[in-house]
Amino acid sequence: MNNLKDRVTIYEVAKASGVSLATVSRVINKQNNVTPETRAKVEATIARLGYKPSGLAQALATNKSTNIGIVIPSANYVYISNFLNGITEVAKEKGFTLSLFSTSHSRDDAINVLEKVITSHVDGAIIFDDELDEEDVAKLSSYYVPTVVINNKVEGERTGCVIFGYEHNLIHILEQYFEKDGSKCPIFLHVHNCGRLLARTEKAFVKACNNASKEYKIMNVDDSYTRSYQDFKAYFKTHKSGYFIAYRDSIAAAIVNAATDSGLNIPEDVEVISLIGTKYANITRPTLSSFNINLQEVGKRAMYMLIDLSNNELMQKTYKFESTYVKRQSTKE
Amino acid sequence: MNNLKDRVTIYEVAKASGVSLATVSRVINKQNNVTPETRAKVEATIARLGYKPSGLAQALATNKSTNIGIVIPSANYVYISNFLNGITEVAKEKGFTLSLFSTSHSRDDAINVLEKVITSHVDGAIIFDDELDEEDVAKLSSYYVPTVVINNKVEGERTGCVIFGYEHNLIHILEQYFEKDGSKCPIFLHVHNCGRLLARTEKAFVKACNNASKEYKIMNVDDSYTRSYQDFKAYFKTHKSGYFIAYRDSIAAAIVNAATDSGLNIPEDVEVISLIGTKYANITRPTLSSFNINLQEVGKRAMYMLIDLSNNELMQKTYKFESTYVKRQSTKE
DNA sequence: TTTGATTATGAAAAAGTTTTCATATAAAAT
DNA sequence: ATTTTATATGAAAACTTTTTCATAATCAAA
Repeated sequence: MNNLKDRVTIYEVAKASGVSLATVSRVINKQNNVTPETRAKVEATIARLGYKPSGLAQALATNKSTNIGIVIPSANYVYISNFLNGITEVAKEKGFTLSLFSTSHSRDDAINVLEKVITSHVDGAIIFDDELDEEDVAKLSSYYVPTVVINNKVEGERTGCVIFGYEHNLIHILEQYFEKDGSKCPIFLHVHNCGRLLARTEKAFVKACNNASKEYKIMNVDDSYTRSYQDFKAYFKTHKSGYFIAYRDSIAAAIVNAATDSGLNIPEDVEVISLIGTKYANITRPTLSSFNINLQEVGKRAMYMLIDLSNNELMQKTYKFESTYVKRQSTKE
Repeated sequence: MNNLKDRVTIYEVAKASGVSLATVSRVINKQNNVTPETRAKVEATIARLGYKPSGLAQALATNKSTNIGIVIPSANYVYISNFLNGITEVAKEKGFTLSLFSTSHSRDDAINVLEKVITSHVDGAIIFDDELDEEDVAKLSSYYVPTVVINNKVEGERTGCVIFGYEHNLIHILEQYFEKDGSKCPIFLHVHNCGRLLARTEKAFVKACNNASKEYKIMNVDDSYTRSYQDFKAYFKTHKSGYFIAYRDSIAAAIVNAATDSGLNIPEDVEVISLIGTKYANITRPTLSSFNINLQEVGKRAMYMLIDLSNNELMQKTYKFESTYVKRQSTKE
């Protein structure tokens, strides 16, 4: 693990160029007050010796790491990938480096990760993880690390958040469904431990059904395509219809495939909506009606907010992304 | 950007505990030679002041950052997500932090990223990016950063690699196809700029066809589902069959959907194999026969190799992951 | 009780930068 | 020619740790 050994340092550059540390530092950082000749001379030795400044030492000396910590449950979700993609894009644009922390959906891990974020000396953090709550974020903030939180309304010093608008739209869609048809039982698919967003949406679902005095069902499903497919194959032996609200495309896909394979028609017998639509909503047959949020944009926004926050220039401390409903083939409307 | 301001340092802990820096350092690092009383006293002040050591300063002092740089083209691919997932898993297990660098498929960016990796003071790097070649890796290595490269055979100091075995299996599958049926024209879908793996596989494809004296086609396709779907809808107006080798599930899905929507039967008229099978191969209808490599395992293996490399204990410098062929509904065999 | 070995502690140097302040040089103004 | 101003440079402190070496304190052995 001794990768730094023998690294060429600013001392050697200074010595080899016959100038002082300060001068070398000035040319590295493209500052004024160094004659073209000196600059050229130093740059030549830098090139000759292959000198690269130590980011560590720079960060220590300047109190700035240009490094941002990203906390996610796992890289292994399409929407997290999109989110990361947005983040990397502006990170590159603005010259930040990213430190990736994953919590593996465990509260203990999440707390550990927070410690790591603090010791990591990041200039800021973006948290997209349901294990962490407002109090945890406050702790991070108490260590002077500006933080933006995704999918959780937080307030406080050095803190911003972006939240998702699903409830309103879901209620609207359900109202519309109840009004125009409403013949099938609305069924919300509850995935164990799937976090705040699903919980909030579930509440909205219940509310909409209650408002319309409609019977509804909450069904527990496994968060995997294969398992859900099997479960729904079994389910459709005895049930011949349903208006399903599914968390992810993969679950929605399990339903449409199981329904089709059970000889049911979509959307006549079975309707399905995926809450978190990704590009795969287009690939299944029939295609999946879904709520969409552009997670890449969310990532970009989060970065911009964080940068503003760091500069004490964040005006709007909470930013809401409304989901859009895309009707495809798995619903009538 | 001044998050470090007012951070409590080891000085303050030492002063408040009435001991020296060295002693505080010893208790932080759980070393011996400090009496239980002193240790308790120091730990108490650490807790009271909320002191967290600066990872930056530690890294500078010890020459170890416990930080590993990950270079990828973009987070936005399923197989990269899986790969990242494997990496984060062992990173957590072994106490490493990850720095994520994405090259956006650009050679210029990739070179920049390499510079950043060098200045970032990582303890090692894992490169999964086709823009970078052996020479670039050698440069990284010349800065004493141990590196493992994915999907490219490299040799040299402080370097390991894991490579993918597709060619052999593809050739085998094609031989089998030619022997048993071979009625449809084999068509390889070439995606512009899609890197080494595709290029190698294409060569293998051509070789297999030539060996069997079979006519074949190379077709250019767009690397997006929607675009490819349209293109294949058009294609199937005039062509009524084909034995397709597609790079990704999304392209394979575009073919099966377009074929189905054009009234063609799968696998009777059209057969499709996806080279990089993901969980989505199961979701399309018909399901996609595919070559699979467990990218999560690749990520884990890469990390283990890197750790061994850092400790000068890497015995096997190149590690090969053979793909497995999973026959599903989009092919006869 | 003295010697020797062991353990606990601290002072100071080191890691690789930036930055402040002072000084030396050059250029401009009188 | 002299003073003022601006520019270029360097010495040294700072950033926060770890680590080496020396010293002080404790304990066991003689």
